[in-house]
Amino acid sequence: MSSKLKESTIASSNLKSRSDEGIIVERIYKAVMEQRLAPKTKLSEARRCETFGVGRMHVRRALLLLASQGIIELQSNRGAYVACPDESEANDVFAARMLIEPPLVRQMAQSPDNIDLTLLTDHIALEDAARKMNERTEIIRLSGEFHTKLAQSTGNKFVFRMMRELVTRTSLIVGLFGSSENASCPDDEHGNILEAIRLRNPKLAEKLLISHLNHIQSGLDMTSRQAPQDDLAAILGSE
Amino acid sequence: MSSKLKESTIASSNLKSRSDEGIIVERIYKAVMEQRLAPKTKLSEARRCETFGVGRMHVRRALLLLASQGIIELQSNRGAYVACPDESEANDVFAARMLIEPPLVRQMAQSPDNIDLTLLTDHIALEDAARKMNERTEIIRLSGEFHTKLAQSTGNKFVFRMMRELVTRTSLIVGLFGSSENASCPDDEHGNILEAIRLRNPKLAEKLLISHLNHIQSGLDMTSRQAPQDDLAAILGSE
DNA sequence: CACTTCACGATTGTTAACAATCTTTGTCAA
DNA sequence: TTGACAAAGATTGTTAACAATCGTGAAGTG
Repeated sequence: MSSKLKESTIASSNLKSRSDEGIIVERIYKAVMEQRLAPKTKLSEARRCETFGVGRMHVRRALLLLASQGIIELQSNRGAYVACPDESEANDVFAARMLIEPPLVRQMAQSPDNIDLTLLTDHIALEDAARKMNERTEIIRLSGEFHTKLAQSTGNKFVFRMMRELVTRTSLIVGLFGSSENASCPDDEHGNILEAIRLRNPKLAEKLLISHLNHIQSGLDMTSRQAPQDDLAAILGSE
Repeated sequence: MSSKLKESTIASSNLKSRSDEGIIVERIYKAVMEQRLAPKTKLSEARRCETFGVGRMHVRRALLLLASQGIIELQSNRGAYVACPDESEANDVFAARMLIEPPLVRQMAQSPDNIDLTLLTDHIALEDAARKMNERTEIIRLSGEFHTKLAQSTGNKFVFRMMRELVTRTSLIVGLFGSSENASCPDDEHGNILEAIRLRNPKLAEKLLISHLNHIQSGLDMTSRQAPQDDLAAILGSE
């Protein structure tokens, strides 16, 4: 199998691929993934029109799409705010991931020939590089993206989409409840999981992944949540 | 646990609950679930404005939401069409369901106290009633909804949403490739699965569900696809 | 008769002005 | 000083007119 799923923007999955709103969605999505946009941050329409240089209609449609993905929340007559998961939602996210990811990697390890191992190998390389260069936002984003790419490498569009929503939500949660520099997945756990898959060891792959998820979750402190941040247009400017 | 997730429209998950577009999305979604709207059917904007008595803006936003859920497909400058999964997509859908549902019911059977068994019991009753009355569309919709409610009964919003997307897609697929009156899940397999959960028998529940999914999939004929149907506004009128 | 071209009608995409709502600020009185 | 109230400003929601694109069918040519 090992299909591609290359152009994997949230919007493009089913829409005309490079529409204006697609670009906006992608940029905001990325900003959330890199934790440059904190939960509760307000995203005003006018500001986005300037930032992206498009009409208000495109901005509104993009915000609607982001809301349907649970990345932002639309409050009637009050505007759009970056989603702010609570403890209960955090538990649900991890429960859902515990449900899906272990069977996923187990299955992957059973027949690694059907999956795109190159995609994962390359990704690990990127992660290592980012860690060496100490690029915080890159590390954070790539760290989440590994799990997304696990799903992507199977070539199954639906598994990919489910995984992506969960990982995005996880990123918000880690940003909210993470104890400062626990933000990224630790060290080379990703590499070990990939290795277990490559070695066709389903039990090991599953076990490594479960403890990896537990590791992330146990690094959260549900009591202390960060303060919401101001609406800086500059945040969305970079790249 | 056993939380509610009562208002579970596609749109309301994250949006103001009863907006105009929410109603439109819900109606079209339901029509697709009941296989009253065949794949490739065109959904013109003007027609929907009449049918639902709302402005074009609401219709367009609703169509965008439906497209983001993969229920319809937006073609640039050409309009919106009910999604038409191909064989490859059908395989992916069933693969995804095989990944998620078995662990789900296994887990449910391990701790049935945490799930809303009433929801499922009531649903089985509805299915039986619809079968007795021989109400085709009801049977079709309820038949799919059982699986959605399996997820819903866990109270996990994310599992619920994933499941719903997969079930909706399955409904389209069965409509396309189903051999006429195979459309509904057979007889009382649903009841048996629920019973296995109630009896705290994870292995049995999982086995029943797997064979149930296989049963559905094997009833498909990938060669013969139905012809697309005309755009009848009346279809969306009822309820 | 088959094929191309062109113009018309129909449908979708976009914009800008208007309406409704919320937020802020300033004023006044207790 | 604090609180309530009101008006102004800012932001979002809605509508309708306009622009762009596509599909269709008639006319014309080989």
